[in-house]
Amino acid sequence: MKPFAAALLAWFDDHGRHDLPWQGTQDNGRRDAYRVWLSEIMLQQTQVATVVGYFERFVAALPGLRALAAAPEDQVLALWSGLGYYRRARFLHRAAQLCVERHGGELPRDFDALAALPGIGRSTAGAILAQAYGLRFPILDGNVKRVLARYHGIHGHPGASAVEKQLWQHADAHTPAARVADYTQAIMDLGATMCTRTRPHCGTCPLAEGCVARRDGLTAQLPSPKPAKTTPTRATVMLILRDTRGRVLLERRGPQGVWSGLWSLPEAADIDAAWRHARHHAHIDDAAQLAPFVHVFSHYKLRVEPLLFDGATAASGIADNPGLRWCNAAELATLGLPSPVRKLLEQLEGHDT
DNA sequence: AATACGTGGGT
DNA sequence: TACCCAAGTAT
Repeated sequence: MKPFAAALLAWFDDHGRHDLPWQGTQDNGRRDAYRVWLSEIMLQQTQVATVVGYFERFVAALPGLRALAAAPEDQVLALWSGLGYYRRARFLHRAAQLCVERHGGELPRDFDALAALPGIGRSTAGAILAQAYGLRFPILDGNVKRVLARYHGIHGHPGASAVEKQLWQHADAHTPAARVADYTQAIMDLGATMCTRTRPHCGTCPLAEGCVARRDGLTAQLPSPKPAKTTPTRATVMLILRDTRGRVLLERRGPQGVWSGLWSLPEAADIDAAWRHARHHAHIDDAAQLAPFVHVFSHYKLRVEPLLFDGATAASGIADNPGLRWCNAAELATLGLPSPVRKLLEQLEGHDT
């Protein structure tokens, strides 16, 4: 075996992570493809510590691919609620249904068929094939990019296509045919626990000997940072329409844009529009302005002004509109809600009534 | 190629 | 505080 992989695997045996909830093996010694797949999707742009709890709840509720395929979308989004990048959940759900239709209810073992499923790109397809089926495919996630950019002394931000192309070539060259599942986990573990973004542990790194960044004192400069961009701020008014039984009116968001498919509060462009909306739909004319807050997305900030309308009576049109529903506290748990909306409603629940 | 897409934690 | 960015993919 090539020295890079051999050193990494030797390190992994003693110092890698072997107890992650998606690492359990089946009777045949392989990792369950459904669990590997689910974990890989949840872990996209998301750290292990955040994912573990979501993963446990998800597999407890939907233990296999067919159960996922048959589940209502609201349940899938409820299980994803708070994890972010909700398109992942919708793609996951649709991919499960496609597997039932096209692949006998299993994930395909073929790279092209796998990568053709929604939400599965080159790296995720490689990770699934390597970890679940032991096939030799490289991965290139954020950890591997950091390790390889440092090891080979590659400048330029790893998202740039020319840089990424180089990194893929190195990733492929290092990937061994034997123990590819362990190797895949090993290089991610190294990136996550040793070759960390700040203050890497070069003194005990198994790859330190051949590492260009270590040799040249460039570990703080590599990988090159992404060019910074200023994010715009938008503003919205969120209407909390609450009826006499304490239920809150929720509105299902459309298929496009942020929080797509989630249940959220009705919104208005400004306070005046919010008033018109409340009077028309809920027959109320008394409101309380709650504390405004700013929610930060990856690409913009959203200033939210919550407006609480109490004592609403459901007006005609709301009851038979499938995109609107009155929810009590228990029902909120069964739906996917944006994180700040869930927090807002929980605060409300805790402070009065 | 550049942008949309969440959220929480680290510094 | 404000910024960076973490097991990326789709368009």
